[in-house]
Amino acid sequence: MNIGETARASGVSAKMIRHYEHIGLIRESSRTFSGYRQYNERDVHLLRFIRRARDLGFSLEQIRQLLSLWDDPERASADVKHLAEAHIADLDARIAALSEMRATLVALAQACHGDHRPDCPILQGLAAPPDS
Amino acid sequence: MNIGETARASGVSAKMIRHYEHIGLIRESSRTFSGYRQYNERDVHLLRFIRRARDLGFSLEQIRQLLSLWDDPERASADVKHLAEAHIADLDARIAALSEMRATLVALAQACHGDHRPDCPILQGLAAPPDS
DNA sequence: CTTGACCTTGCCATGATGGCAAGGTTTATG
DNA sequence: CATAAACCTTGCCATCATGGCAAGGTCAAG
Repeated sequence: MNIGETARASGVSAKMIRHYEHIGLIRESSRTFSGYRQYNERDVHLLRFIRRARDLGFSLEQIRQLLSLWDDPERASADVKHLAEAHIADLDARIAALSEMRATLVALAQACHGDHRPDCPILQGLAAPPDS
Repeated sequence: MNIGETARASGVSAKMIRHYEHIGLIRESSRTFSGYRQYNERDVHLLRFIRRARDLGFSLEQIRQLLSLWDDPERASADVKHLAEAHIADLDARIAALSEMRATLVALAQACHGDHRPDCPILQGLAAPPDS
């Protein structure tokens, strides 16, 4: 299987497959005589794993850890759970930060009448120190 | 006022002040004979505005627009409100995306007993197509 | 044999920020 | 005054994950 087909099958772009190989996230693939990378179903499976982890917001470094756990049939499920929980905490922090921004912005926007008049509490709120 | 003091007063690092100047977000400052950038209170005010907008998650390009609205005493408050509301929608989308990741991950983590046993639904969930 | 679809490598760009290096300036201190 | 510390300058590199483009090689179908 060439890289293009592999990309379509896994949902990871050819560009990214090469990149993952380059940074050592996946092993170097075998090559045809003329240098084309060759993949099999197991590779597609692995790439799908990576793709799903990316979709869940794991960084490539975290995925590197997940993969080493995935590869290790002896590892404790607690190890994986710890990684997942750390990532959940990370997501929580990001969600909280965005929610706070949102709340501030909504409050400013509500105070703005939003008509033809130039007077605007949003810009004033940005110009003055936040009260909270 | 030198750039270091300006940075401390505005909460924008000296590095970023130079960067904002470089990309044309702020005007080039005056310089001393020996080339040191010089700032005044108005510059600090402007930088604080930028800082707060960054804290609210506006991109530098959006801030560029905000600044041109800020500079224009004739503009309608509706213009500002539109920008703010578009950004709120953007925040909403990001919050929703992160929340979805979180929910999926929490479900996987809950199914994982997290003990010494190697069996782990988290890795299985990543390896198999998501059901949702 | 030509054309088009595919592959290769490698460099550049994104966005916002930090770091470092090599060098010039200013200020404070001995 | 001399020197050191603290500051400034520019410029390049790095981050993180990804896309784009270019120049060239390969393969399959017509």
